[in-house]
Amino acid sequence: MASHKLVVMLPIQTLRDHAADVATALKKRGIDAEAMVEEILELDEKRRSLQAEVDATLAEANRISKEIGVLYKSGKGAEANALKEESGKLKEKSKALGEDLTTAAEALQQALYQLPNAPHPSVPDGQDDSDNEVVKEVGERPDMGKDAQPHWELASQYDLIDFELGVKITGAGFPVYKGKGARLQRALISYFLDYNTAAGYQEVQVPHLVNEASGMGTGQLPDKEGQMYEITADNLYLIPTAEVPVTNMLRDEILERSSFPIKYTGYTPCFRREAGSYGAHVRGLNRLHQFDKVEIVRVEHPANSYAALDQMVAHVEGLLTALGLPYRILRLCGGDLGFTAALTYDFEIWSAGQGRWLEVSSVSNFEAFQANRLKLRYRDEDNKTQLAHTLNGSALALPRVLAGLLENFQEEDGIRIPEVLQPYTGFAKISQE
RNA sequence: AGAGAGGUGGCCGAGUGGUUUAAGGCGCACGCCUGGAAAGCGUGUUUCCGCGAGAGCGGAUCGAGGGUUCGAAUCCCUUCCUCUCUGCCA
Repeated sequence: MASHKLVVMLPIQTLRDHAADVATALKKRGIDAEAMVEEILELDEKRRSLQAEVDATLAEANRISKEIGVLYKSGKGAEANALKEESGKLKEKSKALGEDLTTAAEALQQALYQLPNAPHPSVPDGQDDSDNEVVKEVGERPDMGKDAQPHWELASQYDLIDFELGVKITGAGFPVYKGKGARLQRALISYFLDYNTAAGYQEVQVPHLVNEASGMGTGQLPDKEGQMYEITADNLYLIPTAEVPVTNMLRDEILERSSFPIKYTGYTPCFRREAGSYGAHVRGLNRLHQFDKVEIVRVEHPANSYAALDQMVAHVEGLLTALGLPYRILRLCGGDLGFTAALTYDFEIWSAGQGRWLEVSSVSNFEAFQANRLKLRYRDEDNKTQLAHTLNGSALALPRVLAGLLENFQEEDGIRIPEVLQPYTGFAKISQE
């Protein structure tokens, strides 16, 4: 009752030490951060002074209790009873103070929950995705003229994916992959995992259902509850990304410095309700309720997390280059940046059949934001516990890569398979049987 | 799903109302000893919060939450989880 563990977004210590910097950084998100930060610091101050009062009261009560024990043992019952009265008063006082403390701590917690991660200095200003900064564009966009088909036409023509069948079995957004379509998808998963493990990421297979604590840990709960499928009978959630189970492997852990860097890769299906998103841009594989993804996750010493982010960006570039897909990298602007991220790079591939870019990967540094919720720490040089930094990225999300392959490599007589995939597919071309 | 057992520090494991300030062991760290090591001896070793420049002091913490009591790891209630047996099953 006397000490309140804060489950917060940004670590409170960061706010105490760098209030002005945090407020300035948060302006990029278009929120009035100065007032919020100021309110938080006031609430923090209030909580701390109440904490000190409660502690002092309890210390006195503890002292008296011990004295009573001693008095009873030496048969001085009368004196003991007198002290009991005093102790009763202290108990009342500490109870009242404790309630105030709980109120103050909860108010602080609520305020902290509203506060998103502070954007990295390199995050550009901006309102929405139209303000994202194009960092680079690589590869030639194939010019196919009017003959270019969107992937859903190709998928139907070559009998690779059956969207209607998925509707029958489950509903919209749950496609059935068939024949070479299924094989191509499996080939991509295997290729991605091999590529990732070759770069030192340890392959893991994790549960596809997670409990509430895990959802809280990586930040999907409580804010984005409506985006996850929930198994109410067992109070579990279907994962929206492997990030949740993989990062939560290290929840409540205190790492030794020698354990860095920690690098995991895992393939999982991902389930997203995508409530409220319908329209032309969700056609075919563009947006699904269930899709496959291979994820990379890193846990780093804070001093190394941005170097790690750069490595992850280069890693994903390597995958797209090997596949021969034209891509571009975006640095997300303040308005488009996710709640938990400090810096995010999105990867988009060119979709020749639709004439637009499709996001296939998102690589982020969350700094200490997730670690703070996860209680994921390490011991520093002075043996003190510090929050680690967490990062993750898609390497890669399957459906849009599949769409890109079909659309960009469509030819007169079929669809050409990139060389790196051929050992996995067992065929070099998808053509009319 | 039914029946039973159990959740204690980094790990193992004592502990059914007051020197438990959580015994003891293992591990780890440092020191003594040694030519060096092992053994031995000594000291330290949960985490979180508050105060403090620091040493340190105080509070909380025995799965979680409530209750009884001057005082709870220990008693009561609720809840979560794990294990064993039975049942079911890839």
